[in-house]
Amino acid sequence: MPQWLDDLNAEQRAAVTHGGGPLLVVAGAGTGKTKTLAYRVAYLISQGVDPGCILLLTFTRRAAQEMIERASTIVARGTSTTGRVWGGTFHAIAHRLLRLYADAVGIGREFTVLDQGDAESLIHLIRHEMGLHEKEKRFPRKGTCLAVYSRCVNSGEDLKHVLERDFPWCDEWESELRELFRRYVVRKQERNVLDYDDLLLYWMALLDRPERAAEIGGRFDHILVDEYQDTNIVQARILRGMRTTRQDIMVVGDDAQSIYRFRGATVRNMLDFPKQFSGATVIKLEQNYRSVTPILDTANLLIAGASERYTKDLWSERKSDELPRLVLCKDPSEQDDYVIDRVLRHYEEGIPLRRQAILFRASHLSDTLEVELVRRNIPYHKFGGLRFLEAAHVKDLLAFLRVLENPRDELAWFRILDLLDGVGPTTASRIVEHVEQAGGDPRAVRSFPGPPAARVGLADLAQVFDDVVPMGAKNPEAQVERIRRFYDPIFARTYENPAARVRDLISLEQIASGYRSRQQFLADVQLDPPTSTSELAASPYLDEDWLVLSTIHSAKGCEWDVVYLIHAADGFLPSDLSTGSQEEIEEERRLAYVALTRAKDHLYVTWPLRYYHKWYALGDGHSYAQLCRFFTKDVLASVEEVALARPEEKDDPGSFYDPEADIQQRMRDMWE
DNA sequence: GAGCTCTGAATTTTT
DNA sequence: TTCAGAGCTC
Repeated sequence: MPQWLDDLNAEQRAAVTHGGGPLLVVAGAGTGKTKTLAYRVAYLISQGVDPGCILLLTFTRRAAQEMIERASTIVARGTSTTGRVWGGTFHAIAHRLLRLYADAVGIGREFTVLDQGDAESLIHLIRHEMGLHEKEKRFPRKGTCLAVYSRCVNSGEDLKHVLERDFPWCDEWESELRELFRRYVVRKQERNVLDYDDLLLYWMALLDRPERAAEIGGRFDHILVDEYQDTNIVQARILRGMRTTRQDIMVVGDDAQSIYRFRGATVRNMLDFPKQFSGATVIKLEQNYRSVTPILDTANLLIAGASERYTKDLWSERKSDELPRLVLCKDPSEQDDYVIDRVLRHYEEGIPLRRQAILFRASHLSDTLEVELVRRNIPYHKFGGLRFLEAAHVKDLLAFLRVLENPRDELAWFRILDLLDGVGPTTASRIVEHVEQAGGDPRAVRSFPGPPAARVGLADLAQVFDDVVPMGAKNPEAQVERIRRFYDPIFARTYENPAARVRDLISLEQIASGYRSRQQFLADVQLDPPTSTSELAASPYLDEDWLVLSTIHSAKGCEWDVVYLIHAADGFLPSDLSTGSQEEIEEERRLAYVALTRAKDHLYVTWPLRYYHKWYALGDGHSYAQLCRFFTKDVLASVEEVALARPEEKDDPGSFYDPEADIQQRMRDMWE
């Protein structure tokens, strides 16, 4: 037995050295889940398993890379063979396999991927073609349509059922939606494009035939899956399909941290694992190495209120006298001041900014805070919310590469052609058709008999293709460079502040320089985009250290010395949009739990009493909030309450005002 | 048919 | 505030 196994506790070691057959590891927050997976990889390799026959499925590419790197330092054999491990997200692995097996499912090898925005645009296009936008009653918006579609395919449920339960306001459009989705699927096939869901669906379809399932599954001796509580039915079926000949599969998850129901994730996958893989061993990890006891107590109390619970409470040996603080602020601006003040104090005490994180439910909830951070010249990095890939200029640039890769990708074409003067939707459609008839060579735009106003633009565009097409599928950096020479001037007059955005283009070119294959570059950028760097309010001296701002979703799997959960007011956490059903509320509770359990040493939960409304002002333009409902009496008993604002300051009950809560607060205040 | 301007509506989480 | 869509003008 390798000596490094001594680094593990008994349960972790049992998981790492598990002999064969299916294994479910129920791992609470901070119990060394990542460590266990990394050691498992290292252990398998040390036992002679070929690294190229290990499949490690994680939630982000970064998570996979970190585990593999960690494994490689453990094995430390001089030669790093761990790089051959197949690691990545379900989507990225699906992409890789589909490049190999595209023929088997009838898709062209040069397929391109539609991100969510593209998928919505395609829905929008078809919706127009069907005349649905002309109906007297408003048809669901494109984003809603795609959400319904995605929900259906990811849950394997019928449209009717999904509409009734999750989208009741769209119920009356069932037949139109069905037709829309039918055309959407046909259109994607005609255009040789796959959306995110298709990557999983085609992977699943690939495993339909037993002999193919045996071959593809047979590539991997061992399959390891992280964050199993956030997988959906399709992903579970894929795993079963991948394990028809061997049963070596290890899944790790925590049902208390399932927060992706909106994407079809279901904890049933975890609960049913022993049924789906007979003879499964179950190991529980319950010792938390991350948080100090008071933080864990509060988190345990909060999750104890859940209506359904499967794992036991976590325990920790890390003592502390400091209770988590629940801070009532007068308004969001006081909340910002308080949080920044604390951040700086901890910084003075020696905790770097990057060991501190500010968490929130929705991306926009950090807006005012960001303004304040910029004003005070405090560097930060924001995770979640609007990302790199969603920025219009980034998508523009990628559209060129997509067209080169797959000339049938009409959405990419429309994006490019829309940039040209004198070209609108109609001309764009004709150009796409023209190129297709000319055999799909993008250079054919030159011979398109366009309107005079579009001549110059089209000629310049043709010149780009003349230069880039001969480069083939290699050297994406040079291709990006050539495209930028064409695109930069257009970009400069299209966008308000090109200076802020040009950094994105530069970093895109830099990222491209790390790739030899255009296809791989596109796939990585599209399936696991880097977080935006443009929000970085960097000062040259503090560049290596920055404060972390993150949505709770994006904070999954991370930990910090100090965590600030802001806007812990009902309506924001839980979000008003997610309180329709008990299941949704329960997921919001788990979200709160995830936020609290990110903290190692210090935890602050803040909420503003008063919110100002910038538009469609209610009454005098502000309203009063209530504390997040998950902080019940029991939970409050475990924290230190700090009131910067006094409830007496309320001068107007406002629309969110709850008289009962106010009276309780006053009763407590009488004795302070 | 392109492109501008005005109006009205809505506003989570992400691969 | 921002975005999508309708309607108007060149």
